[in-house]
Amino acid sequence: MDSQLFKALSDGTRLRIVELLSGREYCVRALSLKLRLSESAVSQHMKVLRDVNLVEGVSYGYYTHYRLRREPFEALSLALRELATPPAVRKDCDAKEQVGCRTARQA
Amino acid sequence: MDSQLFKALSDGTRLRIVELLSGREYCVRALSLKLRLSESAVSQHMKVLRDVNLVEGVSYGYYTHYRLRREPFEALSLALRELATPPAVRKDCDAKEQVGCRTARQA
DNA sequence: TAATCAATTAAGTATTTACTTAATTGAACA
DNA sequence: TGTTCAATTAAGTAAATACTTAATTGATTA
Repeated sequence: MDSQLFKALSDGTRLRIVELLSGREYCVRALSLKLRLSESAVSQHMKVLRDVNLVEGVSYGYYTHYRLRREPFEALSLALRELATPPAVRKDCDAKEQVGCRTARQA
Repeated sequence: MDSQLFKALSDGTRLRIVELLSGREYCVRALSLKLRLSESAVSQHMKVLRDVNLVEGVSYGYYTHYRLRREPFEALSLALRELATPPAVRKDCDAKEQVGCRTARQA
């Protein structure tokens, strides 16, 4: 799994941006007003989100409308669902190896 | 949505720990050997993961077996699935408000 | 009780991050 | 062509992060 995706979502401001974009498109200026943050700060956040392909910008004249890319969220959701699922019981599941301690109590 | 969860998963080492724990339990020492990292470093990572309730430690004597808590991963998976789903078309979805630009082109 | 062992905490450090203001880029239009 | 506007990039900074080694805690056992 890619920690870069989590890193992009690990900032409160960026997460708010993502939540806003999940509802509709926004340009940088609109986001900066909503978030009471400089356009520069928003622009830098958008770069982070763009770089990991969570959003894409569509240019109209000198505006850029940012929109959420749904696929990576879907993929991440599935990967986390996988993590949430306990593995099938394995034959090689010796407790010593499992826990790695010399005097491991059986779990 | 809570950015703290993403922050806890945003570090490559911690993500590896979580992936390991998704398969079986480990004690700190076993993880430190697997990851070729000091026990101290691992312990500090475990604290981060514990603090956001992604793992729990069970003590046996002076060992602590760490295990993944499945629920928060399931919950996060569902929240991301929600994000991945486009909102129903809204009546209040005026493009000017939508995008926030003075001369917004209709999306 | 003293020695042992896993785990945590303390202290220090190099790197990364999230912002700011100022300067730059690039398209639109009077 | 020159002005205007959105967006990005540059430069600087305070705070957070991920590690290290050393010291401490707390339970086990000789």
